[in-house]
Amino acid sequence: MSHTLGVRQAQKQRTRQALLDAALELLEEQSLSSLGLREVTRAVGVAPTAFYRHFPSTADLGVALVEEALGRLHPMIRTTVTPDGDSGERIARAVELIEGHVREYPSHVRFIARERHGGVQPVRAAIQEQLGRFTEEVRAELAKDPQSAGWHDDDLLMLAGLYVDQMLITASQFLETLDAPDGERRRVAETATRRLRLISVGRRHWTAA
Amino acid sequence: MSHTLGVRQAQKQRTRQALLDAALELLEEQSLSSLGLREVTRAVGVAPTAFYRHFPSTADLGVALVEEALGRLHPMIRTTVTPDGDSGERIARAVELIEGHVREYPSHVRFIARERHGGVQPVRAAIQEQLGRFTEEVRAELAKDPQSAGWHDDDLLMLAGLYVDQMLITASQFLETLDAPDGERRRVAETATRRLRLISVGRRHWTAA
DNA sequence: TGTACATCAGTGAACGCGCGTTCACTGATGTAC
DNA sequence: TGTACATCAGTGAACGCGCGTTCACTGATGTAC
Repeated sequence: MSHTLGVRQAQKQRTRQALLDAALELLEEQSLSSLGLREVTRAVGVAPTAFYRHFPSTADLGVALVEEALGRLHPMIRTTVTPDGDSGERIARAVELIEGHVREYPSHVRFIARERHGGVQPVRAAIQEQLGRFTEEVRAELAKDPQSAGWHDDDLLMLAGLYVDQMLITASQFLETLDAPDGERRRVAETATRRLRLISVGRRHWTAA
Repeated sequence: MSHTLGVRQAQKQRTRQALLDAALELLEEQSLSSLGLREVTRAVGVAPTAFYRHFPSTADLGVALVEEALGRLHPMIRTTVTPDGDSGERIARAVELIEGHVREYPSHVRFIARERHGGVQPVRAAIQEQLGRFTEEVRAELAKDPQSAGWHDDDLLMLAGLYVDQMLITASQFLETLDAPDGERRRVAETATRRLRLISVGRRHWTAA
């Protein structure tokens, strides 16, 4: 696989990435449904018409951003739920992992939180699809846990969905503390930890109906 | 208080409400940050300039919509969490109440889900403020429950937040089933019920740290 | 009850502006021989 | 290695259009006497 891209292809990729980066930054302060193609190309420094060489519309760019934001997150999701260490350790690890991810990719997290219920249907669909895959992966990981012995598959899926939703909620709460004093961030981490602990207690005492 | 509005005031109120209604409908398929003032006035059938007699900008109209969507929901929230009947009954009642509300006010629910993380800061702030009040009210209601004996106030607030977030998640899931076959709606109700049941189990076995 | 004046919700023309999209183009890169 | 042609990412002018905002206005409603 030593297939090097030609100069032309490489340059095209670079422009495409510049468009994605510029759009993501502009989306810090507006929704995709109000993002203009000319805004994006202006920010990159190319002609408006260059946009069409990469995306048919801003909606398609949005779908590409979903891929960028969530596509590479699957391995991390697995690790988060993997049944290593005791419950308290796992919870602490998960919360730290979420906090770290929000610190590293705040714009991606904001974009997903914003467009999950946003005004652009194909983007909502793309996000929903990725989150559905996350949920399925978490379910598969939970199934390996000896604690899940005797659980119905429905209940595992319910629990997996609960975890995925909590991850998103926690991420979006961390997002709001990025420009806030450390105390607020610790409070969010603390509350997220307690929520997961309560879910964990419920899980331990769950009895299949 | 038999203070009747003058004809002029009454007419103004009617136009204002027509603007709100038209905006809400337009927001079914786009975000507030892309909603145009002219779109709204066109839908109502008044001149664009009439908009300014009621709102300085679409952002302010958005804040008014938050008030309309969430302001009158406080009594209902209380009822949902009130400790009457056994746990199973309370959960069933809560899920039905949410489903009924989504059926009755789908546009309001969509608006809140969409703009909670949307691109218009004052609207986000207004939603956050209302949800914060909900959480506090749920906490107060939970505190009355004998089951909460010995609970730290922090933990009650954590639990209240968990409930409020679950309500929103469940509402937005019901929203997606409005045009779907009944089976999907029942599946959402079923999963929401199980989630609440798991939280309820966790609550029952919770031990203050 | 009638009159004279004040208020103000809604009007309509006008403005400058940025939008998305089309089109024919250019010139560097790629390819065939 | 060199040449002749094909490809195609990015250009720049042009278009028609709807936008938010301003302004002076109108005429029904409200108020004072």
